[in-house]
Amino acid sequence: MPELPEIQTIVDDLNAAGIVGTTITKARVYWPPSVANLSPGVFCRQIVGREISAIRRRGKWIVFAMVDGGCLLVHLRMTGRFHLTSAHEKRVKHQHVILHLDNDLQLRYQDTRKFGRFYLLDTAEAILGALGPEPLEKEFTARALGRKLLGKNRMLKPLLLDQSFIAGLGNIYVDEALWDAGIHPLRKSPSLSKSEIRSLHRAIRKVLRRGIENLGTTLGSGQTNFYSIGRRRGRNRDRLMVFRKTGTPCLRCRTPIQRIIVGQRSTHICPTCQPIEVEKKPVK
DNA sequence: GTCTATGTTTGCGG
DNA sequence: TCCGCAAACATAGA
Repeated sequence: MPELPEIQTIVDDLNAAGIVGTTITKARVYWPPSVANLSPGVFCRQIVGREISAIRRRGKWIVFAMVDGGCLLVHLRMTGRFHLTSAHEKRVKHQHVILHLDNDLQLRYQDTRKFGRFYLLDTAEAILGALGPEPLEKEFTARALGRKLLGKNRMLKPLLLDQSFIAGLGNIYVDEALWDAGIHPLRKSPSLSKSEIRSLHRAIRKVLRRGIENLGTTLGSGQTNFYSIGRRRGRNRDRLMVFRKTGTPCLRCRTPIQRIIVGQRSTHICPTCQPIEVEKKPVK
């Protein structure tokens, strides 16, 4: 569910909520597997008394940096969410971790499908160091992307979903970026021309920036949809061009959008704008 | 009620 | 190295 723009929205909202500078006074874990690297008891004992110094994003990870140098890493996977509540609100369904803060608020982790994970660590390096580049940073140039594409021989879609290749893209924004660039998801990574690489680079940054501007993509209205802090919905669904738009006319050429399966993932394309075969020049 | 699909990631086997 | 498959789990929609 949440990809780079959704995680960025949550991090921005957490920062705006003023929880940086607060200290954790108590912690409770109601679904032990939510904490991946420690038992609930050890996790609670180790996190109590620690002050949050910063909240940031790396790929799809939320990083709570602590004043003492350690950090709490959280990955929301499919359906993880954070809420800030007052101290006495009743715990609702699927709230698996509650952190009590010294400003009388509680940071509550809710996760319907229970795939999300917390890691309380001395250093984030082991996890964050395995991630590929941040697509919105200035070091991520078209040239750098091109070099990486040449170093692999893989289908584009699964490669762009690979967090060690590039960090933060998921199913929605990969489909959107490939449509924007006019490139078929089954194309092999080293087959792209210079201009296709430039288009893809531009498209990735464009769809991610637009997602952030619109506060993320909320597709439907159920338990399993993206909401930021305070149950706020993102409005980027209105800006999607292909994702879950099967059968609707392509906004560029009116060809109906198709849904195919690529690397076991549902994938949405315009078969006209994203040809699988590069047009052969007639030999004269 | 039953069946299928699902936005993420990991690990296994070919 | 790369790919397909299964699993973690609950819900939505047909």
